[in-house]
Amino acid sequence: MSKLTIKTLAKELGLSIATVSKALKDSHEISTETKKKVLAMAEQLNYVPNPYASSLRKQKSKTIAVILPEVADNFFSLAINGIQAVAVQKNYHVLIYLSHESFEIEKAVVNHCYSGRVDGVLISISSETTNAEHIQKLQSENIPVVFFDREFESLEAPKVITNDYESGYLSAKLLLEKGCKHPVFLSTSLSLSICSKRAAGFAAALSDTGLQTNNYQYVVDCTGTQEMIFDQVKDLLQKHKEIDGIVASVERLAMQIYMVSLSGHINIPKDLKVVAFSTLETAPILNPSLTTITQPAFEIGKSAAEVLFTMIEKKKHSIMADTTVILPSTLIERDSTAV
Amino acid sequence: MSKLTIKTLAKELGLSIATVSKALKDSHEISTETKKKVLAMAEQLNYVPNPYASSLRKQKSKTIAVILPEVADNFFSLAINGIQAVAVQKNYHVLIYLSHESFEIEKAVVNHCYSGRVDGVLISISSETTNAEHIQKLQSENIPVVFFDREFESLEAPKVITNDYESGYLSAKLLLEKGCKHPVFLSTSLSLSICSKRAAGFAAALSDTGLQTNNYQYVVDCTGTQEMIFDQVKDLLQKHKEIDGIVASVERLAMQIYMVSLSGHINIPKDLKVVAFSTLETAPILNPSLTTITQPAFEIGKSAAEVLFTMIEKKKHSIMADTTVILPSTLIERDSTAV
DNA sequence: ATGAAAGCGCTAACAC
DNA sequence: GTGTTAGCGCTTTCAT
Repeated sequence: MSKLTIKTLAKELGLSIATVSKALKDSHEISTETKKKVLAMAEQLNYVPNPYASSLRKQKSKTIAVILPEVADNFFSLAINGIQAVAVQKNYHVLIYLSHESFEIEKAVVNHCYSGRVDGVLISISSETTNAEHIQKLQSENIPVVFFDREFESLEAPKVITNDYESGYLSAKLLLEKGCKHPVFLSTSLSLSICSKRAAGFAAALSDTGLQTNNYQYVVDCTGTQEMIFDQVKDLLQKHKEIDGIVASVERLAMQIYMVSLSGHINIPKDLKVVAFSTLETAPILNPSLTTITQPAFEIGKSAAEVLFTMIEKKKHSIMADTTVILPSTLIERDSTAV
Repeated sequence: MSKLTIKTLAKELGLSIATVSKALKDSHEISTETKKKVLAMAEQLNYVPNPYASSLRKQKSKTIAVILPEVADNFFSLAINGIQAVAVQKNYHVLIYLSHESFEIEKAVVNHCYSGRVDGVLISISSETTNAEHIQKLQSENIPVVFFDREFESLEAPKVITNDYESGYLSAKLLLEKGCKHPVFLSTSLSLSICSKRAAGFAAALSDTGLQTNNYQYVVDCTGTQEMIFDQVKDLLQKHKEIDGIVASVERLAMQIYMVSLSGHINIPKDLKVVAFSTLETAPILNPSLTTITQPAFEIGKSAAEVLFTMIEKKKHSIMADTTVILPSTLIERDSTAV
């Protein structure tokens, strides 16, 4: 079966390729009659135009890139869902790239986005990313970039995020209300906007409440593989028996807190109250059910994609640069913070 | 900043575009000296070749498509991880398409894979898919296709799956051993190979054990949104108080069984023992911890991608058609089946 | 209303 | 070892 191009189609129909091309795009300069014939034949032979020939000619790819740290994470997979929903509607294709929290990989991946491979980029930065030159370069090549969730604060670009500071504040407030005397914020990388803002909110609540916070380390960083996180959490809780409340800044950390509690006979919520930033579906059926600050993950993805497409369509990227969409998270109290 | 093509590069270097092109691919017919100069300049200007021009010319896209029902599911996101791992290594790009369990969407998506958009397709079919003409057409256009997890049984194509029948058998066996007198298999769509095979294994275990199975419906189909599944499960358990054990054929179902048990004061494992086909990370910290049959999701994705790439590289698709890789699942006993 | 032809950026024969 | 050129499949001006 020789490949089916517009040329074969044209020959089959006894028309020129130009006419066929125009007919396929429903151009007004083609007679209704001809259009009908062309469409019918295209349908019959299941003609699908070569996307790359078209991309090359039109200098647009009908493709966007989504760069994220990880896909095996509820938040990110829900966000992908939201992104896909709008991409499909816009007739766009979605390339997925994973940075695995590595700055080097992220840079390499961003490099794939040049030269017309994609018309725009959605990115949630890695926890190692502390400068944004690679992303700026993308912008300077006129490739629109939108951050979602994990933004790079000092870079001018549209951002779709959640109310991290307020949520951090709320999480501490809740622990204090429930009687915690020594709550701790478990960060995953303070260079990450989401972590530093959540931590800042957390800190503000402590000081607002007049909690003694000198010589008391209430923000602890925790990174690495699941096993490494487990060890760090275990260590922390063993060395600091005074800790009676903990906020997990990301989902992965919550899991390990529970694992440590299981292994170390630490009772949640009696000995330790737990709040987690998380979109875990299983939060209500955990042992005990987990109090979460749930981000609107699908909506964040969807909204970020929408902003990206308006940039792609308007071709006026600068005009959107100060767009910041904030979609609030929801605190859902469950048993892990019960008194 | 005007766009950077091989032409500009060549002019900048005072060389022909052919020489530059060859130098970039490290062709042996170019002097080391020239190569060095070209590479240096390319590096300096951050030249990235236009992928679509290259694709058009070489008739290969360096891109694969992954078509799956859903991304917000542990199994699939882990599988994507595995796929990505090998794609990156092969310098390939990954397009993700979601069928949302819809046959119509799946067909539409498959249609995007023609005309050179991708060099190969990895697919896990939707629960509605009961014929594979769309996929056969792909094969007849010489686009290699590999199934992972959810295969289409009667289609000749490489498949990477888990030992569904044996696992189904094991799950029933376990429930019976734990004293269940009336275990039930909760399917999500018997047209899905994974469900029908798991159900068949389940049934075989019942009959091997000599359990009375006439006028006893031990396989129940359960589909729709989370809410619909919840209602169906609730209904089932209310109408059939005799059910004392249940196997969830997919992760989504397990969640709802737990939700029903919570809402209806059904005690797991006392009143009802539960086994789930699932890669849920949170299985050990559920209330009660969940006995799972855990599929090697990452490895399935990885292996499927590997098979696909050997097909892409060998260009001998037919030779692989009878490849079936079976990666066994692991039964992990936890409290949801405790006596 | 239809067609001829140029050219998007690249690769690969084929000269030289 | 380097350069010239045709052409991948498509879109789009410009003729007719």
